Amino acid sequence: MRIDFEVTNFLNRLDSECYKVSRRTFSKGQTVTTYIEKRNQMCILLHGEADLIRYDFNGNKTIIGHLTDNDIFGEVLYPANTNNELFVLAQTNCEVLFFIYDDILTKCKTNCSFHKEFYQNIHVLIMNQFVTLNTRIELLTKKNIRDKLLSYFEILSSQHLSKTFTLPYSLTDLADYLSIDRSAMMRELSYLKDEGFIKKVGKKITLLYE
Amino acid sequence: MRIDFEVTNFLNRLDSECYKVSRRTFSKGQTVTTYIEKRNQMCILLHGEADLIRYDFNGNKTIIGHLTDNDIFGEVLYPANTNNELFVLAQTNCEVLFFIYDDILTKCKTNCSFHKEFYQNIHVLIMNQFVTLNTRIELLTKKNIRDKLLSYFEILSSQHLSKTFTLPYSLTDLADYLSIDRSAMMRELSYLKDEGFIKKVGKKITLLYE
DNA sequence: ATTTTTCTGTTGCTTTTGCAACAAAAAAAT
DNA sequence: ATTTTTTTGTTGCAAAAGCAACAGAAAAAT
Repeated sequence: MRIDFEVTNFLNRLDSECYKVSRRTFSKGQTVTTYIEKRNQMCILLHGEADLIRYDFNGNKTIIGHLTDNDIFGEVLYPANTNNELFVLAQTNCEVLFFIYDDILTKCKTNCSFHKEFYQNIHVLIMNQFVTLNTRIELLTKKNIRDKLLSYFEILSSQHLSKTFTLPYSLTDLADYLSIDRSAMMRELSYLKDEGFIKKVGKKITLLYE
Repeated sequence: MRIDFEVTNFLNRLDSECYKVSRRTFSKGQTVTTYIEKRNQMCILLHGEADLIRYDFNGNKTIIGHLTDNDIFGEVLYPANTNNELFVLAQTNCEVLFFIYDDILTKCKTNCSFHKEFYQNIHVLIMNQFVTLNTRIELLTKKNIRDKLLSYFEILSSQHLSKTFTLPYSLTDLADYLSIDRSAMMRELSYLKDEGFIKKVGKKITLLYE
């Protein structure tokens, strides 16, 4: 279960003298790259939306992921090939926190209060990110579209403690998230409606079984 | 890129008085469950193989993952539904390290040298686990079997710095890892051979393009 | 050394999925 | 308020993938 945590709760304490953790804003369309050393660099997307893009050496572009609030990213967290490079492109205005994971245990020059609190809380975000990734893997490994949808609906239903819930993003994005063709997904949704498994009004879904 | 790290290098320093980190062995067929509190508990499979199994409330069993050396697991890292439970079942003899992530920053009673060294090194494992998960996601999101295979081969080729490499596990397991039907995968492998993209002798693959 | 089990490789058939294309609805931008 | 863009919903068709079943090879167990 995802634990709620707002890193922004204590972000105001981030001391400008703290050289271990830095915070930057990006506007829509900008590339979120790092001006500091990339060794073990981790980034947290505090808020906003960004796409993770892979360019291979032929210039082919692939969107390999979509990042939203509290997602953790950084080059060291992804498989690196010799012949391609990762980019993170802001889709909306974004605020990003950069830090070197190795450094969070060491005190910053000024021993600022933010820094201390930050590394005492960072593992909540890390564990949430594991949940996020493991959840997606579990859904992606389902053999067919129906199972992907129903498994995903189960998770949402569990989270909302209700058989009725609203999809957190557009159907187009849902198809991307589950890595299926949108029209095939729409077709499967109608089948699920027709066969009485679900009720669907726009993005509001109700599970009708059990 | 995955950073090599052997947690076992300093495991011999694990003090039996250290109550923050514990280490247990399991024999084939045993259930790796935790006798200690599950709050934020993380586990590292030091060596061995284990399956991650989900039982829903009807008793249906699904293998949702396979764990190998240095994999990090634990209930809090997976999506929890109200009506199912996770099990980790040892497939071979296993050695597992248990700890509470929140606790690794606090000193253990005896201030043992292992404990100190452990939390200074744990983030290497954590980052490797992110690479592992993100790699799998990137492969699973490919739209067809051919792309899954070729992308996976690219990664192996990059890791080995060679167009020729040996698959690290059986073809049956590879199909599971990529979440595709084994026979469909075998068929696609023959197509790739016939069309001159790869050379394949048993588990030894050579990429023939570029 | 022999038996048993697991893994590999292959194929025919069926089902599922992706692709392309389009219209209507909704949302966003001007 | 009107235009433009994005999203939703649907369908026919073709391609891809899953399923089932089997035989031989290889590995593991006895």
